[in-house]
Amino acid sequence: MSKQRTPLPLADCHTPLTAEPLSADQAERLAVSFKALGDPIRLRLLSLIASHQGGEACVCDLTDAFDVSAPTISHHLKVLRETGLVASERRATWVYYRAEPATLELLSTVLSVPQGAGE
Amino acid sequence: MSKQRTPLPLADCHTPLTAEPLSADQAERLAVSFKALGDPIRLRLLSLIASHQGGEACVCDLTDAFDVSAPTISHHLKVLRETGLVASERRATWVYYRAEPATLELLSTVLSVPQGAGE
DNA sequence: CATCTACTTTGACAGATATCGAATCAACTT
DNA sequence: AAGTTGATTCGATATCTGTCAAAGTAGATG
Repeated sequence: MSKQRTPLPLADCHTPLTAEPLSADQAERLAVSFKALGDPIRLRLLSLIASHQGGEACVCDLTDAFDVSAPTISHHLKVLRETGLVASERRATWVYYRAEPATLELLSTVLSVPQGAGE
Repeated sequence: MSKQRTPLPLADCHTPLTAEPLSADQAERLAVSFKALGDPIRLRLLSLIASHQGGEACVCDLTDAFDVSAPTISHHLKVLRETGLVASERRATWVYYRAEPATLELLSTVLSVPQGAGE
């Protein structure tokens, strides 16, 4: 069976939240993504993965960078995976993670402020 | 006394998190901001405030838009205020909130993906 | 001053979340 | 097949967070 969870449909959230009020439904789905970013370890994990050479990082590289246990890292990676911020692939013994630029860009757009907003 | 809490120093977080690994300290402070965005009601509040005519909204306008009590709205507004996402000002009987574009832009930049990243 | 409206703070509580140790799974190596 | 290393899942627990009712504050107005 595939490992790919439905990473929640954010497809209809392309408008900056400053432009028009979010629907309750959009807010619900966006909040899941921002909540995933709302943990220091997950932010660092995402940053480490995204900035890693080759665009991907092995879990073994990530675990050593933190003072928490391996299960905790695994838990945080799962949260990032389920929100579509990263994707994982097993190659032989190791599991590699890479960032999903589309999701990051989408969230970045939602927070962006069009010039002349709020006038 | 002033109502202005120190809205946490994010000044040194101008680089996309895909560009280089976040420091533990940067991640800690950014996480507070993203956590503030990680609630559907707060996202909608922020969106309502930012997109409101004149760039500001009275609390009375906001409270009616949700199914939760006034204290709960007040709590969420406080979280947004303390992270520097909004600012408030009392004029006569009413308290007006407006979005802080600089904070939004900063967070947007952190999530943005420079072209050619991860190669 | 008393009172009304707008908003915030306090205190309490139920549900969510981060964390760990132990157990499990997956792939490689003798 | 047995053992080793890498990674995830499970179960338990301490802490955090969202929520409300009740009480408190701020300003306007009678």
